[in-house]
Amino acid sequence: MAPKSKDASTEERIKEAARTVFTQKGYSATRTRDIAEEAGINLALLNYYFRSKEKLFELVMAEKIRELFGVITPIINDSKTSLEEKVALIVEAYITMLSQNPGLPLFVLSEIRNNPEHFANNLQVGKLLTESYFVKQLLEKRPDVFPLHYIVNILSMSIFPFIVKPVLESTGVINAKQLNAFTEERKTLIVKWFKAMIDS
Amino acid sequence: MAPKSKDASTEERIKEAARTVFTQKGYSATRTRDIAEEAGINLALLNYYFRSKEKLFELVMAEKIRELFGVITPIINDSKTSLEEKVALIVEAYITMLSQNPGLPLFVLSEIRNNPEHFANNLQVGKLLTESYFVKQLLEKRPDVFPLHYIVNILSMSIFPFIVKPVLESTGVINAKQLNAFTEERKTLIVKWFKAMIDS
DNA sequence: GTCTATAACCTGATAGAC
DNA sequence: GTCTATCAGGTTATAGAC
Repeated sequence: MAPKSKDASTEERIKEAARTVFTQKGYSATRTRDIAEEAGINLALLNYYFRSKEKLFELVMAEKIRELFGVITPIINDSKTSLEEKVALIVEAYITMLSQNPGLPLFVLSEIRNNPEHFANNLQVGKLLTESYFVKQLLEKRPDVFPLHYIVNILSMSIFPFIVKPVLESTGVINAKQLNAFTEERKTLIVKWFKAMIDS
Repeated sequence: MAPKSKDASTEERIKEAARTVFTQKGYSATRTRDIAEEAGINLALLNYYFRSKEKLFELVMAEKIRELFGVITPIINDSKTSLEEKVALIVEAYITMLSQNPGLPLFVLSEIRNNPEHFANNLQVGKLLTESYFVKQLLEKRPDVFPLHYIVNILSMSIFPFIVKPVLESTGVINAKQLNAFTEERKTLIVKWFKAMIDS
């Protein structure tokens, strides 16, 4: 990702720290001093490299949006895979990715809520949800059901456990390790459930 | 809710404004000036009635947590309703309530993420997810599946559309009115899907 | 109870030495 | 490139007049 020298350059250290802190606390609750401390550098260096808190945030945010929505993009418009194959691929991709980055959905969704207009340019995501090959296949199978229902179901069943992770953990229902096993198990279950759903 | 005089007292006006602004922007992004303006009162009155921003927030937050989790409490431990009846009641209750308060889940979940330890006392919620009558019924029907899977499915399919509402709207996939019809339609669909799931 | 004015503090950003 | 010191602006909270 960094075509720089050998190890983590100062610039990359700051960016990485920003990823961590922003994702954990959100834009407003994050102080530039938090990022500087996390990166182990001086506060002034943040502005030297990135000009402002907002500029650094936008960099991280754009990256996180690509991470979150980029997962389905290549899968959903593939004309060579079947409906069920797509579902299996989407579920596998999301759960694997979110296991490494559990805070991602809550972060992105919160920030979009706080600043919807700033995100409005990304209407390419909308097209995927209304005009993709996946939608066409859903309609062929079930012309009587609005396809967004199934898309929401697949995404919700895959992503929701990570969104409520803080609740599950702080209430002692499940710990981080158990949650990992739990979501791993869901990879096959959701595909099975989807089949049952779409045939019902 | 307010056993006060006739109309909205100043105290209640401030609390109501706090509900609105905190829910919309979260704790950190909210300035006490925003609340004062929304309430149409002077900034100093906020501190006169509630001492501090944090104190006011805790009041609102406790209320919102009760709103969000209180929905299932009476349903989930009722020994007189069947499994499927419970599912129908949960879905109905959540979708109806969230249609009136769409920002609630994202708000509560974000704030819990930002401050998990502060929320740790609410482990009563955990008991509902692991020891309720509902869990017992799920286990009777499907002893081979970890019951939390089904609970997550029902909650996710009901709540997730409201969590991604800002995305659906800002990408032009669906507008507020359409989302309402969409979630309304899901009330019966989710129950149907649940039956298919648990029998598969 | 409600307001104005201001204190006390915090945060983002920069100047300037090294 | 990196640091220390500090400024400028904004935010919470309070003092004190009415």
